[in-house]
Amino acid sequence: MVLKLRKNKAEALPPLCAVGECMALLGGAWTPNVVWYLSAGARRFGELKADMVPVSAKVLSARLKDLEDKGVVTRCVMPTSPPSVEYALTELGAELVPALKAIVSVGQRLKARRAEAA
Amino acid sequence: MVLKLRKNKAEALPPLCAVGECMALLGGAWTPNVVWYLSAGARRFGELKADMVPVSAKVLSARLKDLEDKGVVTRCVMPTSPPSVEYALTELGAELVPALKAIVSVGQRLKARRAEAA
DNA sequence: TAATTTAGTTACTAATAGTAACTTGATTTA
DNA sequence: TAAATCAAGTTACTATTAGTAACTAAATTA
Repeated sequence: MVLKLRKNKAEALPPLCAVGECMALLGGAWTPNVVWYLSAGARRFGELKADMVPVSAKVLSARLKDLEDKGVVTRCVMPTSPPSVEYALTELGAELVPALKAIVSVGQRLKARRAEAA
Repeated sequence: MVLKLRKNKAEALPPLCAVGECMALLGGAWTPNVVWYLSAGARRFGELKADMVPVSAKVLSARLKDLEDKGVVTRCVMPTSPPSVEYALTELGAELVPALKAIVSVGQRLKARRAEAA
């Protein structure tokens, strides 16, 4: 491909409301789950994948890469064998936790309600 | 189209963690924004669209339809001329508001930080 | 030597979102 | 009386994102 005339990217930034500001970090499939599970401490790729059945390796690795790029998580290759990779929240990531707690708390209420209805 | 043999829909429900339970209602582009703006009171289609620049009419109407189906918002055609349509949160919708407040509060901190960095 | 484990990637399809123009039935304006 | 405007969408088309399933690579254990 020959350079490619920039097209519809970042030409006009949308106005930043507070919802959007936070959802820019928390948006995308499985993102809230990743942050939530990491809020309990560092976790390896395979552990996260198991936590989040039925996420696929593809989406999980894409999400972790996005979050790393945005400064929400760190990625650390551990000198084990076979080598394993640990992900953890950064300080920025930790700031998202209160939002996650609120989401989980609402989720628990909904879930309880659904259980009692059944 | 001739009936269409059901394909990859609801064959195996994913395990319901609390994050997923809440995000099932709050997921999808612009959904948190809709709930947030409606948390301040009923609002017409055009008002919401203006609140949420640069959402498109297509996505906004899809989102409102989804939310209505899920029991999060009500849709009420008003006898004005031209007829207008008012959307409002249901009780279920109102239960999502604490999560939105937490999201907005985190968003405001991020926004403030970004402002001071500039 | 073969199977297992960890952490992914790849190719392909399906679903979701974005863009821009169009619709319908009034009503206000020229 | 005709033209422009407004509300609330819809439509056709493209682009981006997510899901599925199979595959890779290096090291280790059986």
